Amino acid sequence: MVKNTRIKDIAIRAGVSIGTVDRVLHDRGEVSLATREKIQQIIDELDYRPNLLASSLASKKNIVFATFMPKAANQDNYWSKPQHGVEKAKNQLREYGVRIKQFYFEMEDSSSFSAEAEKILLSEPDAVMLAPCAKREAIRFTQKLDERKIPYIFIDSILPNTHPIGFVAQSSYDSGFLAAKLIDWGLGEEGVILLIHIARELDNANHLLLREKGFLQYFEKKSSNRHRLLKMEVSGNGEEEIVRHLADLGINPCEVNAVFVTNSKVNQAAICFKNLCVTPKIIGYDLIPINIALLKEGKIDFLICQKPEMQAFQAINLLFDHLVKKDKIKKENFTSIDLITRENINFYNSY
Amino acid sequence: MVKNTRIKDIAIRAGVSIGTVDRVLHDRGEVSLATREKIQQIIDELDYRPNLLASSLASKKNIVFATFMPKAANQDNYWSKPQHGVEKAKNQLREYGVRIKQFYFEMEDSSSFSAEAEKILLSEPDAVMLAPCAKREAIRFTQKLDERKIPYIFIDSILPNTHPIGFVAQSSYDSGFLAAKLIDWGLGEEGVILLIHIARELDNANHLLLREKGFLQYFEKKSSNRHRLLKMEVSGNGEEEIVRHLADLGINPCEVNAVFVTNSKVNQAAICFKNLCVTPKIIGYDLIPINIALLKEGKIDFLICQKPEMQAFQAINLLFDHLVKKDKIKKENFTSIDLITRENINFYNSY
DNA sequence: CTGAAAGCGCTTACAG
DNA sequence: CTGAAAGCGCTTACAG
Repeated sequence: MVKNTRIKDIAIRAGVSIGTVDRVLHDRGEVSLATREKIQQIIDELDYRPNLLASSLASKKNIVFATFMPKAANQDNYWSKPQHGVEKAKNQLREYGVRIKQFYFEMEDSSSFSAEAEKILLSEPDAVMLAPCAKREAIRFTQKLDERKIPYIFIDSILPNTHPIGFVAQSSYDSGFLAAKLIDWGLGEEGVILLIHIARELDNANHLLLREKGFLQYFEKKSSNRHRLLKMEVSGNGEEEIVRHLADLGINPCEVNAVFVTNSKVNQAAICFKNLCVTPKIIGYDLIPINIALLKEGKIDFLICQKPEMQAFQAINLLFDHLVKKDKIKKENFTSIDLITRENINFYNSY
Repeated sequence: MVKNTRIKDIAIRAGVSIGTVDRVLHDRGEVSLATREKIQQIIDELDYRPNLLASSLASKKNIVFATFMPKAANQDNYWSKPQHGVEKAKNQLREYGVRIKQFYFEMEDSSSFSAEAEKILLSEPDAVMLAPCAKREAIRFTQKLDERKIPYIFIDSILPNTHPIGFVAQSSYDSGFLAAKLIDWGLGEEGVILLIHIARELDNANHLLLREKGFLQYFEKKSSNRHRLLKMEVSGNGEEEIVRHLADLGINPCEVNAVFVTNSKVNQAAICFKNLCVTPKIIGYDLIPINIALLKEGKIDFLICQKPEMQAFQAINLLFDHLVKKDKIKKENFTSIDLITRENINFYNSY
């Protein structure tokens, strides 16, 4: 057995009891300056690392995290994925005395955000993990967390002018940029490219705008660009909406060579073109079941993924490292920008 | 505090001491059939899960894993990556009483494989993780492990007719298939495609042949294929070798539209074409520094990656789950087939 | 075949 | 300000 230094070893070297060592270790006062310095020196010298196992075994303390994200209507919904990540972290950190309370808000109803946020504050958690989807409400909530000095971490996306201990999210700009590159690579010299936003409140959904920005900038940066770029916004009520907007643009569907949809609703565009018997190259986001089916069918070419299960799992673990292990954690945790096709989807792992 | 069932709870319910409960828990005999059955029933009923923390804290037992893979000449070498994965697992499992001894063989010299393998057997490890690169020697080694009933797990690739408890590796066939799809998507209607093997002993490197197979079958399955496929094998001594082989095939370098190299030596092909001032689309494998540089420079278009650090890390953890936690582990652990471009490389994580 | 006791490294009152 | 002791859930000899 390779022996690690124990509290006891430090105590012996310092000629004190382990209780005193523990006091300087956890900085809970009641130690004379002289002995404190002496002990600290030995700690540094021996490079002492506490045994986390023994520590959480002995401690009866519980720590409570609250998680906050949109409610997933069913298993097929995107938001059921981060939920799984939370469950996994929950099971794993259970034996370390971590409890997790999950809270949800309705995507469509921002008042439910504020109501649930109030419940979270009442429950007095030690830390919060949240997906700041409703921008305005989320900012108000983080201000209250700041006041109460409750640390929080973001998943999925980021909010400006807030003070989280960190975030786990994908760079929206760069994912859009990559989508553009793929389309450029697949299209050859020239073609008609259609960017579609399928969203209710585009102005309150910052990451979709960033994806668009990255997408457009790719082509702007390209020296010689002979593609024709079109853009449309639809609310997501039926596929004929897309056809109508195309008509407004004076475009026949069969003229479209490539389509980029800025979120997981790419299936609506894919089905639209499928019904029209037109086959542009189509790129969108996220591995929800309907998208997977269309990918395998060849109606979607690429899905850009961001391991939402892992984001939540990692965020919880970062909170744990920060609060329990007292590690200094990395603040910016960018998720990889994964490219999924029908050829590699069967090997894609959530974690 | 949510209370988990403890040995003590079972003991009380059964009206015995915790020592006896421990005996049936670890199946170490010396218990009458009657009490054993009674206790077992209570265990099942309460769905008892041992507290791993307390268990490894109390146990002074050490468990030793041996790892075996090609020696990495330097940090830039592919094999330094799995090595990092091993280090990480080592640090993490240390407090659970796991020790790891690392052994290496020379890629070029198969006799070093056998010599080191002998050392591993002498050290009598509890389990072995190995990269079975030298096919013939590796098979002989696994036979000896089988005889001694030492469990082993593969990383990187798989060997037929062996009995590992599992493997963590990428499907070579499917990665080749995906490479073909990318080239097909990027090339449009027609083009000259060159497949290059850069390897010393191609017949002893099964996975390269599988990558080729997947690549070729993609085009065979395609209904209408107007691409022209060429193939060459070079030993990897200088780039002019590729030019010479092209001449032998009667091809002018500038006629080549796309290149697929079946391993991490893709940088040699990329540099070759760069020097010729020709810019075919190039796809290869693995994020070693020189490949990364060429990718960023635009001289390589895609790198297919397989998280080698993670493979080793995961394999060690599977051994731990199998031997220490006594979990039934998943045997086939296929790594994802990751697509890296200059646009997403900065966000790619090793784990 | 079974139980009682010591100990793993740490935390937590409590006594002085 | 400091120390001694009990306890977290489990393992490991040892006594009977």
